[in-house]
Amino acid sequence: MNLPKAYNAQDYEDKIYKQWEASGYFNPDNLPGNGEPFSLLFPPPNVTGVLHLGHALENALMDTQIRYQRMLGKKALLLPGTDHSAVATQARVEKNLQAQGIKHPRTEYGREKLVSIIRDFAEQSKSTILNQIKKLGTSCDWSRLAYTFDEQRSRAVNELFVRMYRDGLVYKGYRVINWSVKGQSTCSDDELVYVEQTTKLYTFKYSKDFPIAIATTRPETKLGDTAVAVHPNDERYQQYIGKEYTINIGAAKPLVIKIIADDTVDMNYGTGAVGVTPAHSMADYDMYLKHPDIGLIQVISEDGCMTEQAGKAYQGLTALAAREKLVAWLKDNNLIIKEEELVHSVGTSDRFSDVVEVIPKEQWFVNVNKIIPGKNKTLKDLMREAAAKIKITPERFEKTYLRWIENLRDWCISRQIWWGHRIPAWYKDKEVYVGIKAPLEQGWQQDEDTLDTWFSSGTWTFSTLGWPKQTADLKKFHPISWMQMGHEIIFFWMARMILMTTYALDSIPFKEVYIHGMLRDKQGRKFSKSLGNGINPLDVIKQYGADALRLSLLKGITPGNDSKFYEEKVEDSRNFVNKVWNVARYVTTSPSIPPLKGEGGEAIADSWIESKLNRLIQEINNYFEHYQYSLAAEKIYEFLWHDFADWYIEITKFQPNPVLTKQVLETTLKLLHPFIPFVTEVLWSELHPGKLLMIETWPQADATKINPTIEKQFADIQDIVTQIRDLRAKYNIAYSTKITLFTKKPVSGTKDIIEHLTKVVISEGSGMGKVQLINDAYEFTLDLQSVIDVPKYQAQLKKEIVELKKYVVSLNQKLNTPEFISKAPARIIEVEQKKLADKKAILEKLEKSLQEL
RNA sequence: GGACGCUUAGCUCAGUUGGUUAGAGCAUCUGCUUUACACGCAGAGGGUCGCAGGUUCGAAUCCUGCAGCGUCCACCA
Repeated sequence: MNLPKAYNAQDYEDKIYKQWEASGYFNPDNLPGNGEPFSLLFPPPNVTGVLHLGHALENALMDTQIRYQRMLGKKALLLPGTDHSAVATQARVEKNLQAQGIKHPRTEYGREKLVSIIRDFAEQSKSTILNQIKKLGTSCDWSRLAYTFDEQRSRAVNELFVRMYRDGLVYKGYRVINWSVKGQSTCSDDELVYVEQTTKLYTFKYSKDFPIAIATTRPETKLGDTAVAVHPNDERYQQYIGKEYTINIGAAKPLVIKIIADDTVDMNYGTGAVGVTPAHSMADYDMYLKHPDIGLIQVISEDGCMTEQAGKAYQGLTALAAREKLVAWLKDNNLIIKEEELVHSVGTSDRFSDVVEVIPKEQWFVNVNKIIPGKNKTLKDLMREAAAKIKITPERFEKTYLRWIENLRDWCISRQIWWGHRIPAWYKDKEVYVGIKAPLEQGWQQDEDTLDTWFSSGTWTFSTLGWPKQTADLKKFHPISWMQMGHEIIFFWMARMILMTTYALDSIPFKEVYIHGMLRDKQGRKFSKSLGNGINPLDVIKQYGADALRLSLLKGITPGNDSKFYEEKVEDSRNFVNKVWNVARYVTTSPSIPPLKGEGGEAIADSWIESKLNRLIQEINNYFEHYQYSLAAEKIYEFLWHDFADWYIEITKFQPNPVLTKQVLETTLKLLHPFIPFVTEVLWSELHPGKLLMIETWPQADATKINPTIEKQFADIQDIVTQIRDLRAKYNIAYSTKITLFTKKPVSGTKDIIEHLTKVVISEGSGMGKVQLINDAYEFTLDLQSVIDVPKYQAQLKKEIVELKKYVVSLNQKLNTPEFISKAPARIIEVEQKKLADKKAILEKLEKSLQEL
């Protein structure tokens, strides 16, 4: 075997990925054996651009999990896919077009042409993304590749829409919705991004005679007020409840304001009274539903300007201009009582980033509070019940999810954009038809609107498996065994999948969810286009390799918590990958080193490494079960580098055991494979030409090999070796300088190890030297006087003695405390007593050492 | 306003059910051309675990309060 000194990932990764693909083992149907199915589903990335490092983290998590499961012998499926992400993609393409000088893409191109431009963009983006996924080494089943907007998924979406419509869960209604003026489309409550803004809060009266003052930050909407709400128990306003007042503040018709009682009003805030504008506030609309007689007046239109109903003086003005004008009028009429600055958050559109207006409009909604026919439960109930059946890691996110359900309103699912699933509803005169396909007769017009992208993503766990057909895949792989996602997507996606699946399949969508944190840059900022701090994973891969990138993303993370990305981390992982490479290179090329005569020392090192290895396997399996990838990776890192390479391999240089060395290497490669699949696979093909590591059997721990006594003995040897090395380093004794170690006690099994690792010569029986090396098991005298600086060493010893004395005193005190003796468990007392005895012995020897010098 | 999270070495973070003198990587310093690896080897220094109380024989770990940072939610008009 002739491997280069340094591992160069670029020389191997593409080749290895092709081998994996060609093997067919990404597809669970081709895996050998009769293992249980294990399914894992890609959160489909948006086809709005390229994958960023956050996606790389997700890929690393998923692929590590699926490779582990595959090696456990399960029928492991990682199903890949992408999301057409309706609004996001259309907004993106429109922005691009506008940058090219196309001011109004929708009017200039028309529906068909614009959709086709978006499609081209999406396809382009999709292929970039799929290529990136391959570069990351993700072992997904490409034969099952899905897209939220492909034929199969569209069928599922339409089918579900129709079913929900027939069950009365999807309805068309006139309600207030969030409206992006810039995007000319609705958006759901969850799509709003709240931005802090300082505005003026005006406290005023509608007229001189009006009995109650109210406050608002948006005076212009007051042209559409129809009521004033007070708390039913508020004594100040009791007398007015139920009364109506006609006022005139400039609207087209004089406003009839009814005083209503509603317990959602906070008596202690402001004047304790709320001006109710049903048409332009979600909360006010809810009150209107409870008091429908107050009516609803729309004063702001879809273009963000005032409507005819707002009155001649205001019609056509932008909301802002109308505000100024109305404030001026109120001032002129001495109706303003107070003006104050107020910081509050305003909802803005996620995709078009303009302030969102609340306006009433006829739209399609999902009713979350209606009893589902035949089930005696609402969608909210189903979503709530599902939480108990799904294991969320970390658990705290379950609470977040449940609270969200409580606040959930009917979900507006229609969008006035063209990129997306067109709503399967047709109109002819006043007739409405909802069905999978258009009616056969002439004259039916399909609804112009498209569905919210999350409506399709919600079907993801089952539409990807062939639903509505009752496929074998659906039977085998649903519910999905494990999913991972970022916490920012819990409401958008996780909640919607639960809603859709519990309704359509009467089942939970997945058994377990792992919530990961957000990846941030070195300074802790989000990665974003506007900051320009984005990093393309491919650039990192090019420089350090996919394995290094993956490992660096997984190390140092804990479930649900954000992590930072920076290059030094990747470098460290790259160094580790190279270490793995060189360990394997050494193990496979070094049998020629002549064995030296040992005294049974090889038995200790061999049993020790076997013990450590089997302990490691146990730990790793435990970590995997608890999704502690970071800890698992760190443990293997530690073992491979600091146990296997630094100690065991160094010992095999004079006490070779080629069979065991190779065995340990192979087991370690298996344990590492889920994390760093490429390099381990390359090495495996060197060890076993023609075989694939990816389907090798995951190591099982042999508990009988775990031997604490041997581990303790070996730790003692390590201790002595380290002490000698420490002295060499402290007193600048070169390794070529031979120093002599005298011992009175037998050092069976350890002599060779100590001699070779420290380049000392061990002589028996004589105590000529002056430096005592002490630990629990061995006692040596080291003749160092010829080579060390004695006063310096004395000073060092004194310092150590002082510190040790302090510790012994405190330990002694603790052990003599009556409470400790009476209350601490016997196990602890025993440990502490032994500790005290050990430390005392060491202290004694150190003092003796000092005297002799 | 509510909820949640974070605060441990210069930096990035671990620390499982409370129990040896709190760990790792990076960075710093010292010494090594030891033929697998300088993407390396051998060492060293560096922390009153955010602050203040409490529970306990024993607290980084459990409880209470406070401070700073962050995230999410919300109908403060």
